[in-house]
Amino acid sequence: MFKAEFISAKNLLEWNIEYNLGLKSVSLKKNHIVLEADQRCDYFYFVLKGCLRLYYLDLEGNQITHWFADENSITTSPFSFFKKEKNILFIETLEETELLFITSDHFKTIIKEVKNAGYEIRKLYAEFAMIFSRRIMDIHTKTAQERYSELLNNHPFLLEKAKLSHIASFLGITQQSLSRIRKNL
Amino acid sequence: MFKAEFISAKNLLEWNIEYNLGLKSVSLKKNHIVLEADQRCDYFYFVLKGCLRLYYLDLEGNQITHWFADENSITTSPFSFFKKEKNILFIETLEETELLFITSDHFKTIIKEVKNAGYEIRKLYAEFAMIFSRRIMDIHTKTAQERYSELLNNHPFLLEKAKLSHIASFLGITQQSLSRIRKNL
DNA sequence: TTCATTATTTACCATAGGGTAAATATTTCA
DNA sequence: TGAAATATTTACCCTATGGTAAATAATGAA
Repeated sequence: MFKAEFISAKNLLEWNIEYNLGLKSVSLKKNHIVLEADQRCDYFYFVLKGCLRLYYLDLEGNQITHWFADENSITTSPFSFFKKEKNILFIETLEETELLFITSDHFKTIIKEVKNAGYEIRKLYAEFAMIFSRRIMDIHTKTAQERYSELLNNHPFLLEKAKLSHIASFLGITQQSLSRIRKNL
Repeated sequence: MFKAEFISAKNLLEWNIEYNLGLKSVSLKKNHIVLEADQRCDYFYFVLKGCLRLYYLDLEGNQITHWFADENSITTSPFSFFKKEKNILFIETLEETELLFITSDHFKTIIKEVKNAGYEIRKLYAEFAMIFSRRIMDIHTKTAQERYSELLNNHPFLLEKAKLSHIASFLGITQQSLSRIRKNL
């Protein structure tokens, strides 16, 4: 669910050398805030190691998890990266995490230099659309309990990294409801 | 909400002539099924006029509206168009509708011939991802009543075209709940 | 126009999940 | 290790929405 198919880390790192992209690999401690709301997001983040959580605040100030990005997946704050819109997403590390910071200039270089990269990147975006699309279908056809079970099956590691409240808000329920659901399983 | 920014119909029609794309414009009656589940979806559909509804069936056989595509918007069944996955989306016209059928070959030609088309198409896909992304946020932070009101504000025409049951399942509630919500407004 | 079909509303009770608050359990760190 | 901070569970009652079924309204075809 969290891994959109894309150019692998291996490829990215090779290209980085071959085309002199200057991609920076950065190591971050657990609970580091990579991006704050209201900052501009100039990067796609490629997770070489570790795990990111993307969240925003609702009107009452509660953190709502929007997305997890685990090893070998790529993510960004689309509203800020693609549009002039104000960024509302926070991005934080859930554990020690190693990231590549990819700018639009990097993308431009990749697209110019690497055969089929344009196609690969289109596929990546289409993949994102499908993942979110599928998630809406799941919300509309499955109970919170089913969604939680599937999440655990597909990402058993997640429980060790994310707090229950992170997962609950990702599923669209309160922490208390998730706790109740867990008791039933 | 339903219109992802893209190459306009005007541009598409010009390119159609200039690059001999052979895009077919087709006129369809109201309630025409453009695509059925289990068929392969080989097209992006560009709506020149009219309105499409995309829906799928849940386990009990209820139709769940996934998307509306109105004038000058473009849509497809992504799971079938991009992936080998079995298509689950039905597409039907909600009124007399005029469509362009765009194949991947058309896209290839457009990308090869038209400067920046690759970029435009990436932007289109990114836009889809953001629209769905935003919809998940709305589901997680707004009541059904708020979502209905906003839908009406942004698409006042929709009530005249779609049945209440279409709109209810799009919002993720039953027709009866929507009826109750309407009484409260 | 009239009848048949389809769409919408209403009513009733059932249930999943929310809100508040307090009780435990777990983690962190001095 | 032990105290403080944080995370999780539990309990209580409440509300939004679901499910079934019936009543009403609107549409469409003969």
